[in-house]
Amino acid sequence: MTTSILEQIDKINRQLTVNGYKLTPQRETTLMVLLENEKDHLSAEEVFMLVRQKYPDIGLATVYRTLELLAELQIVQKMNFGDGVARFDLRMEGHDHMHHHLVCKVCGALEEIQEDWLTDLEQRVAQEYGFRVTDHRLDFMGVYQNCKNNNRPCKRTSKAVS
Amino acid sequence: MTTSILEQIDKINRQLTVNGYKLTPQRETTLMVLLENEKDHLSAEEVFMLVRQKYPDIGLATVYRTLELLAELQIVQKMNFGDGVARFDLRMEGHDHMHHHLVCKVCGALEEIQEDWLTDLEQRVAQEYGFRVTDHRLDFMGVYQNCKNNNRPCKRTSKAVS
DNA sequence: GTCGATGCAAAGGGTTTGCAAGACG
DNA sequence: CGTCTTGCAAACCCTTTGCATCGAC
Repeated sequence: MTTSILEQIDKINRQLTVNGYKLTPQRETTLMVLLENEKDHLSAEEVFMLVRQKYPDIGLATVYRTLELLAELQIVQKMNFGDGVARFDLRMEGHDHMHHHLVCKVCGALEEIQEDWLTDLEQRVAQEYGFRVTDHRLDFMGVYQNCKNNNRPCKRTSKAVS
Repeated sequence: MTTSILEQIDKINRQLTVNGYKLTPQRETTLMVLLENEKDHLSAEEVFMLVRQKYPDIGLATVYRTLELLAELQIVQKMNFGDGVARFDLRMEGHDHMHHHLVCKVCGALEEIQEDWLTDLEQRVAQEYGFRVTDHRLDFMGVYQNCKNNNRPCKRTSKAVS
């Protein structure tokens, strides 16, 4: 938010260059889509369809390869909500390690909690289990109390389990 | 622990009957395998191979259908650690809602934490987000401090991401 | 030119489904 | 018989890969 999309693309461009990769038009367009849909947990196919609106000749494989590359460089995070497709999120501005999810079992809405509630537990894991945490995942499944009223966004109906 | 395998199968049998399903030999054998490998997070293929040792004529599709049925009845929990396969856990004796995971990125070991650390956070979710939690998922990714010494079990090497 | 990146189509791997046959009341 | 269940094979879906081509230094 404090940095513009162009600045962010520029920063990622440097990350790519440092690692010996190029920012091709296809990759740039993919990044634009990811930046414009931050926190939307797009699937590869969804990213593909959005990218194709801006760059019609792109191939699905390129999108997959780009997303895999960005995940390797920790620029995007690959996630799995159990609905059979991988989903991808930008990890800009350091809020990589600190968001959790609420998944409504009735309407399928998926909300993000933009806080890190787990620092205490991670210390506990380190002490009690000798395990140094580098990342975590916390999802709550349940129902919005006012879900039937539909005054919460319903992005998709997933068959997600766990 | 306090109940024998046969008692548990009997209990599940009743759950099946109530819902109009039968406990066929194939289903019973699948349940035996799941009970004998509780907390092992078996994949469908792994369950299949273990069941076939006891019941060689079973088909893979039957195992898939059985696991899906058991998941529907909340007898097993379907999980996904991002390695491309669904994994299944018995949910007996009420410890369904209270286990978390440690996933070692080096050796791939997967350990369970048999406590529920999230009751406080679930209250917070209810109050701050109007969201009634029915289930949750908490995984920590990281490294065992003594992992290189291999004195922790290493069940599998997964390409799990998040 | 060289080497990485791309598009296409084919292959891959896990899971689901259609269908005829079987089990059992 | 009727209904649920099974095994097999084919279909399905998402994802990856092989390969010839393209593009930028």
